[in-house]
Amino acid sequence: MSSELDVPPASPLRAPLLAPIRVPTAADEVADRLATAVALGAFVPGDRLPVERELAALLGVARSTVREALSRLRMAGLVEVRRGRAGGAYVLESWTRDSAAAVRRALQKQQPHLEDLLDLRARVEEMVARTAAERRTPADVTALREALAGFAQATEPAEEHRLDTRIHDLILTAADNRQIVELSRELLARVTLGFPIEPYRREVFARAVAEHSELVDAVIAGDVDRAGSAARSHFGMSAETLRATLARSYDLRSPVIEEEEIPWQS
Amino acid sequence: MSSELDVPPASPLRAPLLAPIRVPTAADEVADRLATAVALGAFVPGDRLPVERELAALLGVARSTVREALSRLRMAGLVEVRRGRAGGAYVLESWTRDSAAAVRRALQKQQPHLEDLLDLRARVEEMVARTAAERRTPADVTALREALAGFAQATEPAEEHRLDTRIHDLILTAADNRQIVELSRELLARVTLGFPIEPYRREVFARAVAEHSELVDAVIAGDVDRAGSAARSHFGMSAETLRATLARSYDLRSPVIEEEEIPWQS
DNA sequence: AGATTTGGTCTGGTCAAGGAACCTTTCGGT
DNA sequence: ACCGAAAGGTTCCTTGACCAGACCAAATCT
Repeated sequence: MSSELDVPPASPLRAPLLAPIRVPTAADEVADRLATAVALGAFVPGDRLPVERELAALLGVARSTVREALSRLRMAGLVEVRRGRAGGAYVLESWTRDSAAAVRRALQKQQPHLEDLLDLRARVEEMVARTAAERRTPADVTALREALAGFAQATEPAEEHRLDTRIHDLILTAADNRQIVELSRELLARVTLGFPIEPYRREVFARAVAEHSELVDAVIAGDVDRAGSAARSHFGMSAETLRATLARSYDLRSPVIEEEEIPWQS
Repeated sequence: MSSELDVPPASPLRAPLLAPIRVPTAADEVADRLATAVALGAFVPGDRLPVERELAALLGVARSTVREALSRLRMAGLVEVRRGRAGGAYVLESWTRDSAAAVRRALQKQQPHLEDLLDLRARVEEMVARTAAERRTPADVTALREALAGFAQATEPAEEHRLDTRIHDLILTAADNRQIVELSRELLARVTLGFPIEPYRREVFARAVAEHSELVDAVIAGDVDRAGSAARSHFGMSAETLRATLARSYDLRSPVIEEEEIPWQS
């Protein structure tokens, strides 16, 4: 017999490190990248992704792999694939709304970690703001002032969103650390993918302007603490919006369907 | 319509998302996990890793894959593999010193990102400390007091290291967020893997005790700002040690050998 | 109408990984 | 001193993902 126990009390430090390994396939990675690109707004609704052959070349994989990934995005309701000369994968105008089912499925997986994830993101944003306030250069200051002025005067929702993104990008840039940029991007993508982007609503906009202004001012002034708390309260707003989306999606919840997996994530 | 230009000037947001994909193999992942486990101190020099068949079962991979990974660890000088009844992969007593060559090779890859990585880690540690100060429970406080008392009285280097790790774990626990725990662990591993753990040196110990004390006190007191700055300055010490190791390894640097890869990574 | 672009399909080849059986070495106990 | 158990070492076969390329079919632009 195999004696009694080999790794009996499953050391708390070792256990998580010896957990089963999941090996992502190339198709997983591609689907993830593309979904992330859409979530981050690199491709907005109506945009066409690069054609399959080009994606394959850019990503360094075979076309069959790209096709596999695109097929998942299609099934997840993120893109629509058209054939023929002007064909390709087009980001759906309505992916923020039509993918409710996908959202619910994603939620059932992510939900236990969701609050932790939102909390982490809030704290990372705080950290980013503090760092930016510490390091901003005159060039950063100039760019931030410009972007903020533009944001306050924006009229189109698309323009608002673009400048919102721009402001956050500038603050990230001011933090002057590639690793921080990557971390922030990844968290944004993870949060956004769980919850399709909520379009700006009117009542939210005024508050967004005020909060952006406070945040940018603090960063410009180099006031670390103020920048940090501004970032946290600003992100609090986003988190609230997401929680509201979550609550709404629960109302629609059908008897928990145990489907295999989220379509575009292995 | 999409009109004239599609993706001509390589949009700054899109470009990084469409960069070539690297698909890690299962053996990569296993080697990484095991190296991480050693780096984090889950297995200290002299320990034996679980036997191959058990590792395969725990990690959910084939034994051949485990063997491939172990072979890389062996070549990297991290473990020694013994055969026969009491055989297995034993963590080398001297992996912190003997793997100088591996270190140098690792450095040549990581160096451009190194400063950013150290900076990020310092800031994440600050964030963790602030969060812990905000959320610590009475149970956390009790455990921290105990661990700190033990640390101050430690005599064996191994004991010091164990309690050091324990204090950091307790602070992480107090932050009460799994996502934060994962982030912190990953950063610790990434930093540590590039630079084998530097054994405590005498002159450093007194300072470590003082700094730990300050950090723990601040967390217990719930003083967010003080906890944050204590964490930052404490990590500054570790960072300095690492930089010193780095500088020393540069002295030994031979004419840059363009070897394929780090043995235990890809 | 015809050429071109672009998705859709099929085929064959490669390689990592899984899975299982079997050999060899070493240690511990009777 | 032996024998058996517990390890690592080796081999062989199968499977599935991926790559590479050729070719088909549809849509659109000129």
